[in-house]
Amino acid sequence: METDNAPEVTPADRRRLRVRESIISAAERVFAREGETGLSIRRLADEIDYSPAAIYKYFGSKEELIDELKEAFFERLLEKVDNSSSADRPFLERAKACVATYVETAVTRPFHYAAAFSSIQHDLPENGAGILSWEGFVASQKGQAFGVLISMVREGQELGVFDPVLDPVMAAKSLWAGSHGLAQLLIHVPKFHQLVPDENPISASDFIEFHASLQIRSLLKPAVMDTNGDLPGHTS
Amino acid sequence: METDNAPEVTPADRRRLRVRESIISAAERVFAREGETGLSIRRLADEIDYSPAAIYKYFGSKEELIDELKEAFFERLLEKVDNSSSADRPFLERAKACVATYVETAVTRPFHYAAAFSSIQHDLPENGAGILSWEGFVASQKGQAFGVLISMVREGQELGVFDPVLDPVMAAKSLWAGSHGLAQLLIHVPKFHQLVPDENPISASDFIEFHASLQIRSLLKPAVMDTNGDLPGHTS
DNA sequence: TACAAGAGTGAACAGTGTTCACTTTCTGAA
DNA sequence: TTCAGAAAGTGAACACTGTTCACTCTTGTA
Repeated sequence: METDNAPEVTPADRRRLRVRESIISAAERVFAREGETGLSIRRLADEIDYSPAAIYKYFGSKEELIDELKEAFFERLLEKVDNSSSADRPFLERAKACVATYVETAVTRPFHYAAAFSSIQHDLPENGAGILSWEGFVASQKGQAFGVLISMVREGQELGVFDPVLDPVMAAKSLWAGSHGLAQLLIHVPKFHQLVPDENPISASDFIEFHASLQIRSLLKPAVMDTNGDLPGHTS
Repeated sequence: METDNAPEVTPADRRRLRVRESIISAAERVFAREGETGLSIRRLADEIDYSPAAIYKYFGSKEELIDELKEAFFERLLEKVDNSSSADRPFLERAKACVATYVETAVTRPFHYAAAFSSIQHDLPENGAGILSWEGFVASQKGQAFGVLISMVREGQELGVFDPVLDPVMAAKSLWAGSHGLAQLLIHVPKFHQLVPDENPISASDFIEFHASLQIRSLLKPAVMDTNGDLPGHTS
């Protein structure tokens, strides 16, 4: 190891990166269509004409590989939400778009989104080393997306549109829960958005809009409430 | 097979039922603590001193077994939600309790609740045989719990408390999404309820209360809004 | 050219859910 | 009471899974 500090990229590096890329792109293709169960190391190895063991020279484990897919997805999710929240439109529209975009993007890649919330670890005794610190959380993609929500709530309060009594962080968590829940149900309950006896069917995005409206509505300052009576979803 | 129509329970039946019960109770014990990954047929067989193959004389597959655990859990969930919604209290309190109870019960058995929403089946081409019919859904436990929500919304509208413009089914779905989302986040994101930089920590049930309040608030008739300004979660 | 680092491999290990031919046990009728 | 047949239970195997490891082969460098 020479003291050459310049991070020069050798051909070997390029080759390695290319193989690595081919692995995650094959993984992405399979995972997006069939999820974690459909993605086996051996199958992946077949698709890229390597031996199963080779993959372990690039990724420490299957989970590590999938984590990379999830991270890439959440990066896009964050980006989309961020964009929709900073567009040049009236505040309430932006706010609605913010949660609607979250849900719509999540539903785009059901396996990615579902997998990101599929592990359960009960918090260890006495919080130990603190599995998830606030600092670590806000730095993560999930955390950043959450941060967007918080500032949105704050902005609404400053504009006098949202109820100033509400704690912004708690309100944002509530919004997140609502959006997450809708995304999950759309993903896991077949035909959730048109789960209704006879009535005329409703498209997924229509329902997402409706839900987003209700969520924003829950934060409105009592006085402004009637300002925004333009909710979809009428009785009969 | 004699034409004896009385469904008499032979000792053999009792014995079979006893073994069956011992299987699901062992399964419940393991599953509640370690979830699907911790529950292997061989381990289960060990615990009840049978061979792995024996279990297949009682359950067609591991999935079938787990389905039974989930169903039992959702039965309890439905029961609790139903009770909380029919208590003798002011409507808004009952409504809040209804969604709060849902979340609290869900969090009680994280693995059961999570597993119930863990499978993804994209709706097959041309809706085929209709994976999930409305009739089938309302008959299920999930469906019944959902039914409770719908009638709650209807009642609120009849009482003139909830916005009559809202479609009850859609509003109920929105409530469900919100509750489901919070349950999922509490389950999957460690310390979600106290995910906040420095402030004084908040208990899970406090946050559930807060979220429930917001959800109900989103359905209120504009005019009644200020009636219910008693939300927890104050700014600083 | 020699040598070491890295890429790639086949075989194996320890698991998994599930099946199947097989033995044992039990039960209901002759 | 005997005896056929059904049910209960089993051990071994199959086809998978993620992962490891000793090994070969290629590659870049001194």
